[in-house]
Amino acid sequence: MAELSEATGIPVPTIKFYVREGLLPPGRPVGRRQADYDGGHVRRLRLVRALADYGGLPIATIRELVGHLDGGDRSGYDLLALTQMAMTGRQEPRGGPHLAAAERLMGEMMTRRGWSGSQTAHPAVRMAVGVLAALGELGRQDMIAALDAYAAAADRIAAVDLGVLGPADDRERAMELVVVATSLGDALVAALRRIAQVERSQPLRTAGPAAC
Amino acid sequence: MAELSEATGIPVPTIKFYVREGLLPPGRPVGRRQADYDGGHVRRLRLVRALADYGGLPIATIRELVGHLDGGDRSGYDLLALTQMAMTGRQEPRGGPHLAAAERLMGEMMTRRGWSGSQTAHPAVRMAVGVLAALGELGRQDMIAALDAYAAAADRIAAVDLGVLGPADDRERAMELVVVATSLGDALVAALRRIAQVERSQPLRTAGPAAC
DNA sequence: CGACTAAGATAGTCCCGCTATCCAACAAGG
DNA sequence: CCTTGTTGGATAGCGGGACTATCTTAGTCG
Repeated sequence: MAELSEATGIPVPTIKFYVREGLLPPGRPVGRRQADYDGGHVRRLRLVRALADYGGLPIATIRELVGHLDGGDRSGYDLLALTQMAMTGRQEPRGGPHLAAAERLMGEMMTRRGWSGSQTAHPAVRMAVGVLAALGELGRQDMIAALDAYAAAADRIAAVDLGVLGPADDRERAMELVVVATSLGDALVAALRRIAQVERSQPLRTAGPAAC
Repeated sequence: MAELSEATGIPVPTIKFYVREGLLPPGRPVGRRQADYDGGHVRRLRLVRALADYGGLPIATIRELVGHLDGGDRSGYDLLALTQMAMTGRQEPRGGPHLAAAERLMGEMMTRRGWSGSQTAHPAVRMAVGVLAALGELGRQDMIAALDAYAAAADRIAAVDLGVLGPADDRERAMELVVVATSLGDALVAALRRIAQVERSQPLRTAGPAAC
């Protein structure tokens, strides 16, 4: 375990904690005072840290995700949907007049894009509706009006995602890829978006040096 | 304050807490046992909740953001940069061989896109580099290879953002718009991305009903 | 005049993500 | 053989974040 700690830079007590929490399988016990950890453990540990640090996921969610990695349950199941279910925060929007309007706008947009509104109960749809409702409450019609443009851009990202996900190898790797792509992808897209915003707004401004 | 609570659906103790934390200015005291809250307070409260619920921002960050809203400091300053500085989590990537490679990849991509690499210390750049380094550690070359495609998609989103941000009215509204667009925009884009992923992967799969 | 409520301040609660302490089992050195 | 040290496992504690409950004081209204 000391080697594992050194290889990943994660303190031993934290590794113990992760094992307790089911994020990391225990090593094969060799004798009774030593256990054996292999490259898989190193890899898993890095995955957990990446999801925690850059995906910002809570321990419980990571446990659920890696649980799908370990347990070969539902082998033929839709990996993507499973991952999304675990990852998308359940933020039930509070009711109100804006909620109904948001539902309608969302439905119309999906129809326009030819998206099957079949899964209106999908957490991601609920999340989008919640954001739209919040925007409505804040009186930001300008942003709501850009919904279709955002959807088009999101579709473009999804195209890239699917390109990466396309050649799926074995189950464990495929599952991991989906998890990584979804979680770190969010962080990456958000970061790139910020950079692009700055670049695009550069000519419009006085280009004063941004003091951090 | 009871009215304020009823109008927003937020319990009175929580409103008191927000006032203490500086997220909400206190009402103008009328006499000594009553204070007066106006539409601005309702609006601010909704903004705070939206940032907390959908932006997932911690109280401290929200305080900083609304502090920029209230205080008319640095009026001519770059609102966007200020908001980004507050919002982008400082996740300093740990060193290693992959970090150097990530820095290089990021720099090359920015050059290819014609992005001024001038602000390599920008938190968003640091974040992107960190994600790339983590991907490298995980051996996900496939995702790293898609960096340019992701950057192109992010640029598209930024184009939409700037379109929304374009006609900036008064300072308070403009600042609020930037905050809302950045924070809720992340959530909206992430949600739409998930939906688009499902739609795009639909033909490739058995279309089994996704049980939540 | 007295019951009631509002605002402010203080302290407590709950959860999450670690971190520190303790313990028994060995293994190596003297 | 006995000591010393290290390892893995278990239990308990800590610090921060976001609320929440209680207490105090000061009015208002019937």
